[in-house]
Amino acid sequence: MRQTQQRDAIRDVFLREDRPLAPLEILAAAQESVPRLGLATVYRNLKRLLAEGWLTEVQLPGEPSRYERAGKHHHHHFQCRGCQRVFEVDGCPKGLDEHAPPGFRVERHELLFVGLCRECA
Amino acid sequence: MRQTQQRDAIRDVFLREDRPLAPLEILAAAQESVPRLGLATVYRNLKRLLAEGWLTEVQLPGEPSRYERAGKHHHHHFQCRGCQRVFEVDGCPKGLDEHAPPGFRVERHELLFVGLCRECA
DNA sequence: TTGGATGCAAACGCTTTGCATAATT
DNA sequence: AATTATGCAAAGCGTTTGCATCCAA
Repeated sequence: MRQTQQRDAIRDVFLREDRPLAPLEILAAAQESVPRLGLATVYRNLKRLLAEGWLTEVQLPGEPSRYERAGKHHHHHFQCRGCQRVFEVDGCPKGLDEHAPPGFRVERHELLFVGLCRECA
Repeated sequence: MRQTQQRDAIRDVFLREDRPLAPLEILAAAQESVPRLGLATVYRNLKRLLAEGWLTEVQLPGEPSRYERAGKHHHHHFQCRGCQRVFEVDGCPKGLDEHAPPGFRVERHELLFVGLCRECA
């Protein structure tokens, strides 16, 4: 059993599921190929994959952080209050940043929709 | 010592400071008038003031919840990465909710600007 | 053999809860 | 007297860390 198996298993989870994932989701999915995988290892590898720029942290208000593959174009998120899943929302309204008060420098913005996804609606 | 003193002290903190406050900030400020105040009491009263509609929860990504007085208009927030303060941003771009995927029902949205405020810029 | 990665358990920060006591009605 | 609120401590939850062990070069 190679030691890199854990990291590969964790990366594979993201290659299979293309949505922001919570640590416990990642643990459960990766344990299907590496049963003895521990939660601490998940966190340590998440941290490393973040530092490498392979992952992006998705921080939703009032929820533990989720993680998704980096390198996508600018997008936002939709959180379903039925199934708790988080979906990507492509695109972004134009002129959003101009709503900030004058004199304030907007470096980035985050937009979150909350409601019911297609299946839960 | 009346038992309502704690709740009054907590409410007074919000009447004095007009910005989203974190539980520990509230505890520290309220302890100036009620030194024996406990953190659990702060949380219990926050919960009750929320249920009464007197407070609103402000959930910023990656941070513990803050609380502010309710009854304001729909607004969003600007978080300064310099001074860490959070500001209110009035108004809201039109047609925002139409960016959600078809079939998804948007119930609410949250918009957060991150950058530098006028003083820090 | 040396350094890095892992699993487990303990520690941590924030929030909630159990419980005996005290304030309110 | 009955109900509700309080303080304290303990428990929960998500995350991090200490440490002995295991893998890789």
